[in-house]
Amino acid sequence: MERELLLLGLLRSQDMHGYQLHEAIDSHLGMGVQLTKPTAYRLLSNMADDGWVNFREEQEGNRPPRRVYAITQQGEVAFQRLLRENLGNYQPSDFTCHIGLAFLDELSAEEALPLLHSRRTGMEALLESTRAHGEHPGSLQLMLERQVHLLAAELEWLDTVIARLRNAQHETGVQGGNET
Amino acid sequence: MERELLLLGLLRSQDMHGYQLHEAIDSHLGMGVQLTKPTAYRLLSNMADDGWVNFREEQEGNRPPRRVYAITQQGEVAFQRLLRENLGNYQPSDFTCHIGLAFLDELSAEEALPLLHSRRTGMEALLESTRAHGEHPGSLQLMLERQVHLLAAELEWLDTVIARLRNAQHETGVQGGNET
DNA sequence: TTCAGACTATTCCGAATAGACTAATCTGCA
DNA sequence: TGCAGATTAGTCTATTCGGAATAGTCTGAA
Repeated sequence: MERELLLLGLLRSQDMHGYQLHEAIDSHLGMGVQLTKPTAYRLLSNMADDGWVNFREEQEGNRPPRRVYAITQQGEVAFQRLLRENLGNYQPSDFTCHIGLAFLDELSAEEALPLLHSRRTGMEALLESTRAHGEHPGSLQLMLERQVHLLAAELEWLDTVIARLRNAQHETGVQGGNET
Repeated sequence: MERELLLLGLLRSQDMHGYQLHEAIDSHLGMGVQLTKPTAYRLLSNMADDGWVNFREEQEGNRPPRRVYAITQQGEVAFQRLLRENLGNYQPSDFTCHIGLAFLDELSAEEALPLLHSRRTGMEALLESTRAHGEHPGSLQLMLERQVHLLAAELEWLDTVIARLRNAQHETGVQGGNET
């Protein structure tokens, strides 16, 4: 329901067609929110079936007519409900994509360290690009702030892991290769 | 490919059948890793097609025969590759499920604060249960540690948001109801 | 002894998904 | 002015996903 909440929230500020909605999400929220075009269109069509939004066909020049969606009173009610639901309970985030960390001890420190450094570089790049994203209207700013805070925390944690690995490597004595 | 990495990683330590694998993931990693039973079975069957695992039919008592999977040499190669790939590049986490925060300013402080407190309670509960999860073999411990670190950071951030809202509420003067 | 409810183990099938595609218009530059 | 490449707008379809169903076994309590 989060994706519906997002679409409704955007439609509250302005009537929009599917492409426009997808663009708005893709450019402002980037890779942080997964909502592909076909999915956006399907959700809009579903919400129209549910009476949460309606649409008018609009034509500009010779271009094919497009469906401009607007939120309905029912949609507004749904938005208010979904917003309260979403804010009120915390969903733990999925860490499937970080599962490699669970097998870190399968690698020697010599192999693990460069990989973790590469990982660190990617995190820093993302942190910078999020910071550089600049001003955003209203609470979108809040989301970016949160992202920056979390990335900084994870970076900090990763540094402790790297430090520990370095120490372990040092204690054992630096052996040129990996012990087979 | 993360789910394949996880299954291969578990099979490296011990031959297992699908149900057992699903159980191991569900109980140890809880809600942090999404891998439903049908998906686990399908991934195993796909990996068998790819030659990453093989299986033997095993029967216990009158129970229907079950497929006990084992990792192959090819699977081990795949595991090593996937592990390095996964550790080396950082995937930004999806924050779709926190999108409500982007519309926080649509609510009055009077309405927002109790919701954020409820959210906070959920986060603290998760933090405690993660901390209480106790000792885990090898680097699984590392994953839990990471989870704790990130939850603590997000809790900290949420507290600043709550504090700001309280201040704003104070500045404006506490009006009993919501201005319509 | 039987029957309800829980557990083991897997599969089916409809729903959701997103990469690739279509098709039209605009843009700029040679 | 012509046309290559980018942009706008939306859809098709093959794949992926997971809730629910299936089918059998165990446990314990009445």
